[in-house]
Amino acid sequence: MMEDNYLDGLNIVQRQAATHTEGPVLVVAGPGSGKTRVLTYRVAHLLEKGVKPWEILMLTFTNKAAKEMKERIHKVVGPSADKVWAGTFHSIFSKILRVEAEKIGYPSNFTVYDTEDSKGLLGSIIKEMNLDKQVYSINSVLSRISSAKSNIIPPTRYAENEELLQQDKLSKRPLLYKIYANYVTRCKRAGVMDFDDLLYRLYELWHKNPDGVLDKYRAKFKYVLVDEFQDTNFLQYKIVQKLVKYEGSPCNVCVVGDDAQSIYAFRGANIQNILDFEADFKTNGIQIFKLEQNYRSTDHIVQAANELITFNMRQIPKTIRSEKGVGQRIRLIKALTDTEEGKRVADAILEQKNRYHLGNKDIAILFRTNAQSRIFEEYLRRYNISYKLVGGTSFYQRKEVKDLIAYLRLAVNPKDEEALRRVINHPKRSIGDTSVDKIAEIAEQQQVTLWEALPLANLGGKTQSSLNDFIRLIQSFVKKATDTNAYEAASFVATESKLTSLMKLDTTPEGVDRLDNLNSLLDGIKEFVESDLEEAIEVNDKSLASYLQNIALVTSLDESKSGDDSVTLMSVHAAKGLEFASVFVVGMEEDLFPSFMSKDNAEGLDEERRLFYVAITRAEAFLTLTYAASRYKNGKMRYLEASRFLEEISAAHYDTDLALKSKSSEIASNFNVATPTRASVQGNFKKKPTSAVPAIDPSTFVPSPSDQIEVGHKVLHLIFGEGSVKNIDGQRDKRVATIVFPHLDEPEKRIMLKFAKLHIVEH
DNA sequence: GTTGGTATCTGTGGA
DNA sequence: AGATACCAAC
Repeated sequence: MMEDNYLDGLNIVQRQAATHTEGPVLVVAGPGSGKTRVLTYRVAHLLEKGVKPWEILMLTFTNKAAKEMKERIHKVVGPSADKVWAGTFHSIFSKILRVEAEKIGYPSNFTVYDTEDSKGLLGSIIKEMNLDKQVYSINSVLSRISSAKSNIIPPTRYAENEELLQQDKLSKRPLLYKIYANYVTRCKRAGVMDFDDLLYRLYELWHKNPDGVLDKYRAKFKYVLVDEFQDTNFLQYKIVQKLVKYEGSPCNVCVVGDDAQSIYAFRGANIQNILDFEADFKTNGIQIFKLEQNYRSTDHIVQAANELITFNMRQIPKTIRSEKGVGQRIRLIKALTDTEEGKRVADAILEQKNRYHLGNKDIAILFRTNAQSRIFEEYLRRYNISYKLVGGTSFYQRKEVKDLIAYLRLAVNPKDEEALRRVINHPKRSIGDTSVDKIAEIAEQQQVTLWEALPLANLGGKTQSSLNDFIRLIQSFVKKATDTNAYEAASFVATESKLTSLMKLDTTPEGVDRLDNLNSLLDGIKEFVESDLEEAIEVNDKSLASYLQNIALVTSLDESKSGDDSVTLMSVHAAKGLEFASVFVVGMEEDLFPSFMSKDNAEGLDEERRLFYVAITRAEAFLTLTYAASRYKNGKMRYLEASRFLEEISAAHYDTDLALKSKSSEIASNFNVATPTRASVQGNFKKKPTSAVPAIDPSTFVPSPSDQIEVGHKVLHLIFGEGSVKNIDGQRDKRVATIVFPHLDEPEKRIMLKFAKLHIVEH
């Protein structure tokens, strides 16, 4: 065997986690602890043991992660790696549903709605129900529906659930349950699944188990692995459970996650899953492995992250240790404006490149919101530093691309209402809103789709003949899509829809760009048709339907090409799982990071803190945090305070020049400044900010030695004010105190005594 | 129905 | 700042 060979690179715990293949396994893996290695070698080990690749199911959160994992397994075991079922929850389930959809009343060529489509449909429904769109805002309705699906509550049960109905009444949206029911009916009638449906309908399929379909998949997937388990929602967890937990099951399921890196609660992810997993599989002999050794970052970074996360309430206790020595301290840059922030970051990048011989690809700029990228792009361009922007608007989300795709979607499934609405009057053919409204009304009366209502419409005159032309046009597309391959069909659609000729009329630079994009889309389809790279788990189907399925779940993250030497610009969310020698986390300001949206509740704030934790733990050697005192927002200059998170890392980890001399007073004073603007803008529904505690003058504050602090002491904290020590756990310099600050919204804080600045008021 | 103008509002993350 | 909403004139 070559086992010793490929397992050599693992430490003891990693090796145990990788080779303990039978029965349920939970791997709690801190940042940089070799989680991906463990998963890779675990799969390699299974294959070495003779498990067939198609018996292994590995679920990840991004296509990128899945692809990377496959490539790494390939390196160890060769081409059999390609036949492992590895992909995102959404893409794997979508593949299964293509095969099984008819068992639950969907066509096998169902359309996938993206968020924009879902919002469009909800907009129509709200309008048709004559509801106030201010009150029934699409975003809140959609998130409500999404969360119902993620918690496996179908419309019928929603309508009977007193608690949910009460919540909707309180938020002045008592009819939400009806919108939900309508939305689900309309999706199903149109042969459409939204992102949540890809999970929900698979659950439904397995739950109803027609023709023993569940047993088929239980028998097929003998080993199940889930990456980033902390980001799964209830529904995803239940699906995994359906697959592996049943009478007589070997429960060969391995989940890997880090509660401290859970950053998708906004999408319904539930950290509780990771805690429940342990309880749920206790009787099946669950094994838990904790990877606490950090191989990525130097000690100041690791310790700063450790300190930061103790400010959160719930967590699995673990101590991450660095392997790489003390390293550099964190550098803090305060700029006066957002523009200056951009310049100083570009300056610092130049300096680091010269001083430490870093390549562009070793450097990343991470921000909380994608909108922040522009200034950095400008300065990097000006300094001639090559960069790549990851995320943002995907190619497939550009207007002109979506337009053609809408026609293609119609060609495959003319019942697709959102696609129909998008193109029925584009290019202009005099079928305007009033006509569409009339057709929609007929559709509603007859309980049919828009497409089926088209021939029933009686619009008269020019509009009617133009409508008839449109119907014939789409029918010809449908025929083409069934008769020919994706490329032939798409070329036909592009010309016959007149989209190309319309675009050729626009000779502005932007117009030329748009035409280019359209042609790249067609090139992409051609490539799809001509590619022989038959992926193991895919049928070699070159139809338009197959192409659309392929691109439905492609995100902007998947499009960035690697290999070139560029500075990476991306959101913190997008950076999860990645690492860079030097990381700049920019925009460290209150209301930006933490985001103002998340500040009114403790969970939201904790999630932002975990997000910041993810951000700083991306750095291997150099970490720079920047903030600006003012920046433009909605066309207006706004003044900002430094982020509270900066204070939650002790001064010991900041660069001495900047930190010890000026930092503590500078940041602390930023904290306690009154902010009348924020209070008055948001005062009507936000609680008072937690930072509104009695101000303490940092220059006269004298911390007591940490080893003198004991349970029962009354202490003074620079930021939190007065509190009493409730409990202390850990030994010596790892002691963590639970301190109650009664005047705070979240009175209980866990503070690492080694770094805390606490003054004993009373023994 | 279309076009082109002005007023108004919005305010994260991403499969 | 940028998108969307709304309105008046063709």
